[in-house]
Amino acid sequence: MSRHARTVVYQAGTEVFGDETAITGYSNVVSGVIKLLKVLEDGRQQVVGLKFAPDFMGRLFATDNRLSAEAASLVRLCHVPRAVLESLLPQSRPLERRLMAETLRELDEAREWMVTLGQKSASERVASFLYLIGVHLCPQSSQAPGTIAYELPLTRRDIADFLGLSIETVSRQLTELRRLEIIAIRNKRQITIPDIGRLRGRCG
Amino acid sequence: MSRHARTVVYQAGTEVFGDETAITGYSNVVSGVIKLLKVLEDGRQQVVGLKFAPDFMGRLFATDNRLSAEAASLVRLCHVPRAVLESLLPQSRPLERRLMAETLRELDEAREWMVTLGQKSASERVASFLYLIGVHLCPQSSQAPGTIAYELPLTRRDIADFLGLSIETVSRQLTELRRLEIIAIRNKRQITIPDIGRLRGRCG
DNA sequence: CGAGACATTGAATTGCCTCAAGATTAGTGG
DNA sequence: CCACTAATCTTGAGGCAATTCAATGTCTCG
Repeated sequence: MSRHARTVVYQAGTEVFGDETAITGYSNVVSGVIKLLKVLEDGRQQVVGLKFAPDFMGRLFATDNRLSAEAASLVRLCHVPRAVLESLLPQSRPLERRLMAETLRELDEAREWMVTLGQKSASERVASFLYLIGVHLCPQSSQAPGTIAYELPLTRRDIADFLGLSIETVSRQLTELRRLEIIAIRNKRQITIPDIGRLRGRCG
Repeated sequence: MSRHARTVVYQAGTEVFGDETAITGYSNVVSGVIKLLKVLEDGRQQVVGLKFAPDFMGRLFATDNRLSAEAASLVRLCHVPRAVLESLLPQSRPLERRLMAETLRELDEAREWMVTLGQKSASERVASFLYLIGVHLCPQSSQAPGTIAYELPLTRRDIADFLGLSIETVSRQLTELRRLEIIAIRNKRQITIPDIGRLRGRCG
């Protein structure tokens, strides 16, 4: 498989693939963050998922994409053409299992986020978002309960579209979390979380 | 496989399986509607999916459920013990594919609903819900644009928990749709939709 | 017929949004 | 190095959609 794999780079803000376009292949995220989004006819848009390294992107047995994908930050992908992966599939049970496991994980994440969108307040949503990013960008945070820090891979607009809130509400909630010293922010994007447990406690 | 399958019946409101319990097997919905739900510690709950006949329920390679399931109406299930299906899997490529396809469909539905929860107004959500139920309970509605009618399988509370709204808001929006003669309601549960296209137009 | 669950309606409140004005940051060219 | 601009973000004021609280209405079933 690796013989046919190619590394592809996307600048922040560029489209990786469009809704209802043909599926060209399958990719692994090597670095950076990709947002998956769905848009309504009138322009409202919802970020329905985020992809971090080393997530897998693709869709077996389908020919068309059901959503669009955009690089949130600078992204490097390892891309395999559709035909290659599909020709390998019949021979490789483990590969098929890995794809199934990845899909189930995506489903879990989507449903988890449905709870956030349907039930949580603005402040709980923003806390849940910061926690989610922390878990993905600082995997060690799950065990060691110390300080973590990261650079936000999303703009305020992206965050708002992910959380189903307005930009202004996101900004106000971030300010409030900073006032409470649950987070610190430098240069809009640099987030420090001194106590991940305290943040977790505000996720609802 | 059919040798080991058993039909199981659940009364409306009873639990089919609980969150974080062991997976006992796999089932097909024969009739009725099942709601999948996630609850927060403080009791808020979100319906994260609905299962109609002939949907499949189960989770490969996992030992525990990640959510709970409850019969919304009287439900009949065709249940296969875990060990049976998993022993059949290595022999049956088509079965494995069917499970993968079902999981991908669930993922699509979840993401579609994220858009509803994140972006739509109360009136659009209620319209989207009535449309969704119509499509599932009256499959012919997709082609023929005539009148459709069905019995709502969910209580107002269930609907509210699915839509991320309060019961009262759901009720008010139903009343408004009735006033506009987009739907008719008899006995709280009997819904008639004279023109599914008009309803579709209010889904956002 | 009466009790209890479920649903509707109304009135008041509130959380988030919209609109509008500044502040901050990054990038550009003199 | 320092304006200058454009983009992004923050903050404030006011409005509105959805919630909460409370009361009334409707259906089901003993």
